[in-house]
Amino acid sequence: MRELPDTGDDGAPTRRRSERSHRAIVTATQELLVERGYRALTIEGVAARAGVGKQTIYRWWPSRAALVLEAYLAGSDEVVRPRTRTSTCADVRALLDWLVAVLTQPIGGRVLAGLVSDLKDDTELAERFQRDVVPARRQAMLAALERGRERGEIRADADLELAVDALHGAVFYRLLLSGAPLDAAFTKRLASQVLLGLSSGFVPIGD
Amino acid sequence: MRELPDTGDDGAPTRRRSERSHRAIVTATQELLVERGYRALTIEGVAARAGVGKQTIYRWWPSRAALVLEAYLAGSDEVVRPRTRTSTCADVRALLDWLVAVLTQPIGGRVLAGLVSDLKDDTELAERFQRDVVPARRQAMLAALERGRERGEIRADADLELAVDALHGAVFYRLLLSGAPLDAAFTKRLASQVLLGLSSGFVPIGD
Amino acid sequence: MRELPDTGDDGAPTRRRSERSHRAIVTATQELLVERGYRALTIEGVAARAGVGKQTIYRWWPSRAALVLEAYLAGSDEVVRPRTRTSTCADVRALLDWLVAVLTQPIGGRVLAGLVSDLKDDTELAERFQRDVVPARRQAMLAALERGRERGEIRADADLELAVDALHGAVFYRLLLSGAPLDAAFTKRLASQVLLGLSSGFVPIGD
Amino acid sequence: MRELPDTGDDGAPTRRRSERSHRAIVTATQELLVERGYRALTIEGVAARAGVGKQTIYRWWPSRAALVLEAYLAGSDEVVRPRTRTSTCADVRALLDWLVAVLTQPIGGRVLAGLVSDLKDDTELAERFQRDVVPARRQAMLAALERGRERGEIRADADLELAVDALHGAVFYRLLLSGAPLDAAFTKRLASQVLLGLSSGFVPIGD
DNA sequence: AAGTAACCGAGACGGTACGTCCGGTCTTTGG
DNA sequence: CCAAAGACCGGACGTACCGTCTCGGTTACTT
Repeated sequence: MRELPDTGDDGAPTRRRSERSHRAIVTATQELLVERGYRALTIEGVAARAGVGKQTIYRWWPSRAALVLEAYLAGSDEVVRPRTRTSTCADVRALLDWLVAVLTQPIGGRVLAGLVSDLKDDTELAERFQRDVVPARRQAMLAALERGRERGEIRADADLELAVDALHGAVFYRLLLSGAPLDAAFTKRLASQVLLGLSSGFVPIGD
Repeated sequence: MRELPDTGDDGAPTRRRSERSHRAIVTATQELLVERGYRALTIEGVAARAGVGKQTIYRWWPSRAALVLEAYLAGSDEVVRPRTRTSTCADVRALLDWLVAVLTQPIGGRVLAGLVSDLKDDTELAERFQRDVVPARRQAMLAALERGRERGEIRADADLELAVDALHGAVFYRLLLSGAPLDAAFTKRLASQVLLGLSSGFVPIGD
Repeated sequence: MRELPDTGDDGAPTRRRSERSHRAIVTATQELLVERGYRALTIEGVAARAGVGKQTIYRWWPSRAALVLEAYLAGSDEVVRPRTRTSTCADVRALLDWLVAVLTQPIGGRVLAGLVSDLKDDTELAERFQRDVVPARRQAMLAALERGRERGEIRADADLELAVDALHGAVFYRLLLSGAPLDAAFTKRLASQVLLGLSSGFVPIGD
Repeated sequence: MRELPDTGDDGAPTRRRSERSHRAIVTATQELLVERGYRALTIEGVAARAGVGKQTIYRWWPSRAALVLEAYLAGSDEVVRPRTRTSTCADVRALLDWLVAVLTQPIGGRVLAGLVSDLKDDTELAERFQRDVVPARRQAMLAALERGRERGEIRADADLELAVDALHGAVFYRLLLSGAPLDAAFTKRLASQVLLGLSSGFVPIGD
């Protein structure tokens, strides 16, 4: 989110950010997000929990949302990405299951909903989110689909980006809006039905 | 949103809710949402704009989010729903375009993002949202797909609810998360690609 | 405080005040004064306790202070005035003890302090208080002193009104300001010392 | 009223109380007391007039009454205490005139009445008032009477504290309760009549 | 006996102030 | 110069009451 001080050769003593404070702040943010949720997270609360002055937070993060984004990213890598690669459909299903797992972690959906709300009022944050976070999540899925195309399972003219929109969109839609369950049955049917629309029509894709 | 007191024979009859204040509050909320957005909306601001005491708002709405939901719904019917019914694909496209139009209204996406964030902390509101708002939006799309199935354009065993998840999900995903454009090209390709996955394989769909 | 409807000969149908409500209001006021004190007394609280609409209170009393004054007076006659008349000094002491008893009743000092505070902002109430309440309390003391003068125990040119100011003033001063105890030793010494200043110098006073 | 944080060696060194804000708050309180009186004084009003956040007031004063007490004391020293010392009676009269002058200042009686009312509901404030304010006012009078006793004008066994109760009590009684005038004639007769009760009977005290 | 007008309970209304919380900035002191 | 501590101004929170204003329902007098 923010780089450590460059001890570059420009000779200036520059800033000496306390790594201890940095870690304490991010950790406190994660804990409070889990314990109380996004809405109840306050800078004062983070500062108190981290044993840090408020100014130290304001010095390094431009907004609460930026802090939460960093804490969120730092904590979301705990669920390991699947690496199966057996069939396109199996890969897609595994990736959907992984996405669901990430989003239903304690820190997952609730925080994401809060962030989504702040993106609408914070252009800079929105840019960073759409540049760093969104593509990172899409990439693995896109790669799986491209492998499917190379194997001939997926039509050459299929719009794979659009397919990721539909796959991920359906997951987020249930998570954030409809409240419908995010279970294995859902991901299984979602994967097969969307892949049907991408299939070359000759090679069967089913599971 | 909130019913008038039941004129049942149990309670004493007393002064009723002022419809004038009710309207003024909802209107003020809509105006302030357009002018300043969800984040900057305060109960005090609404009360001042509406020329109303704060208590009058707290008396009838349990939370800011509930008020916003009512204002949102009261103002979202301005875009008229399409009634085409020429072909399944055309219908789906028209409904997607309608959804996009509704969501890109001045009051649309920004407010929705805010609401979505509050749903995570307000169970009662979430229930109402998922009972009243979500199905209302899905229904027309579902009906269009069912007509397609009756005509034989769509497989009998296709999961239509899932298809709506994918269609609407893709739209909301772009609106709230990826920031990708919501244009006519998008809705066109989305409709045809998803419908391909639902097609019976014999009757061609799409244009 | 407020007269009942005069069924005068002016022919007007006039008002028909509910005596039941009147009593309920005064009683509720007294109870709440004892339970919570002057500061915590609210019109809404009285109305709720009395099972009465707020308007019924506002219709008959111009202010909270006026209501409290009525409730105070209605409840302060429970301590019976002494009628001794043995000696001037004994009479004065008895009357001081009576005053102290009245003021240390549960409803006494705390309410008086509150009223005193409101007199400064409510001219009409102040007038009524100084016309009805104050002289009623002074009268018995003044009569006792006048009897002393007639007997020759008190100088003919002594300022008896001033003496009452000093006697009562000392009591209220301890009650409201200094917090010093209002016990029998105090009243005894106060009576004899003040009476010394009034004595004719020939006839001994005091015990 | 409130001490600055102890610069003991236990606590961390940090930002101290702003003397600028302190003064602004006290001054604003005094002005508003004069302009509108005790009843109309609100914390919000003081904060607005002083250009200060409400929290800054709540941080340093536990109640409105405590703030008023400080403002009252800070402003009551404008009338200089007399230092005559000619005769006991003249001294007493001068001190009574001084007390009357202090209490009839614009900020005087109205504020005192309000404070008196709050003392009944605020034990801590009452203690401070009775420890700091009351004795300060009594002391000069007591000293004058003691000088009189040393000179032989006042009986050795006279209760001087009680005499101050009577002298001051009469003044406050007129101010707060009876509304009778506080003029020079009053103080003159009060002084001489009370002193008569204290006199040794041999040395004349009159003026 | 019906009409009617004031009174009643209930409580919604536009407001004001409460005391608290937090945002974002500023100041102090020490490392 | 950074960091902790936390005071500062500002502003919104949700609550409590204010005094006024409808509402039917009730009651006691008039007609």
